Amino acid sequence: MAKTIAERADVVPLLAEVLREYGFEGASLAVIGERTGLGKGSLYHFFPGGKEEMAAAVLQEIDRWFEAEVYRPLREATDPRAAIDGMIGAVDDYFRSGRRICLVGAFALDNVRDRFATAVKGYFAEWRSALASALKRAGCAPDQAHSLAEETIIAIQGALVLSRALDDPTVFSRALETTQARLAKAMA
Amino acid sequence: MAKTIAERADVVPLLAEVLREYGFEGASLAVIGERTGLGKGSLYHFFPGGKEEMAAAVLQEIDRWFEAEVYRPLREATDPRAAIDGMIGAVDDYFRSGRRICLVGAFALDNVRDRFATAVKGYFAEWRSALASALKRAGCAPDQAHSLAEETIIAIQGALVLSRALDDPTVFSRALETTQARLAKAMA
DNA sequence: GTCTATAAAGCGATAGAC
DNA sequence: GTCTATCGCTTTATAGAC
Repeated sequence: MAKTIAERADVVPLLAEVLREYGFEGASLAVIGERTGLGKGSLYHFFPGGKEEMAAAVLQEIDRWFEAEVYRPLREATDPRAAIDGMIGAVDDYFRSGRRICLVGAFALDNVRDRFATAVKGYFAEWRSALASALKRAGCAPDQAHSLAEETIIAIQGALVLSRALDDPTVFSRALETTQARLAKAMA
Repeated sequence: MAKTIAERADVVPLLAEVLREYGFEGASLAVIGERTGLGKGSLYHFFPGGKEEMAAAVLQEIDRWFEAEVYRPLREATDPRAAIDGMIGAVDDYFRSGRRICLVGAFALDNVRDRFATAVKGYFAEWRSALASALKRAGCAPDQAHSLAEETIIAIQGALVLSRALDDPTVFSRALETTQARLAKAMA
């Protein structure tokens, strides 16, 4: 039903991109209006809580996407090795091979972390737990699975930081390859 | 000569802490004045360029510290293995075992990255290069030294992100141990 | 549902007294 | 060198016309 030009769900991905580029404080309503093509009136109609609600909606959408595309496959796939390979591919696509930052990671280092602490914590905790689950089913010892899952997420986040700091996406690609090799070796 | 209460050099560490806690945009002059105990007049006397100059001074001080305590020892130490162990200890102290974030890494993910691109890039490029130099002198093949240095910095930065996201400093401590073990193994 | 106009507060930065 | 007062601008958020 296209009774209106824009729907809230259409706006959220645009908001996500603006937040990634400008950060929470840098993304002013002026910039948001420009990039979404919506006036302040429309924005507050969709998000009565203002910027805070916009960011919360973005975090929820990110969580929904990772749950469907990454966490659930890791937890439930009959072939955990394939699920882990799938995760690497999904991560490579999602972060545009290092050209796109992780909004949740950026929030974690920002002073807005406290405001979105639950969402930030949940994102990483679920990821680590789902990856550890897949590793265990692939034959890893529980201890090793947990520490390897943690190490993997650390490598991805660190690679996003360093890629962007050096303005060199090959850093991310290399890190993802190294990580994949380490996971494969642990499942051998 | 204590002819004045405050000197510019005394203010910079306070500024660094405020920037780490609030981020560049979040650290308003009101907050900075509160935390340094200086009025706007004094701040602009020391830093005529305003917030931008304050942040630049902080980045320069960080670079100076890492150059003296981390990069130079890595490059010049007669015992590269000891220098690498020293780096791990210095990093653990500097980042307060995961309770303190890396301002340069936070800047890299922030939209202020472009404004301080040279300093941000230099910080990580020098670190990687110095660590690779030490690894080579410790017996690593040049290729392996470079990729291992990169991997190490990625692990440190990623661990800072994840530690803060999960509000769990033990993540950082574990990552530092894992990294140290990997470095030791490569030099064996 | 979308817009413009506007309010109220906070921002970085400056001026000038001391 | 440090302060207070203030400027001019931008911010988030609201109100109300359409």
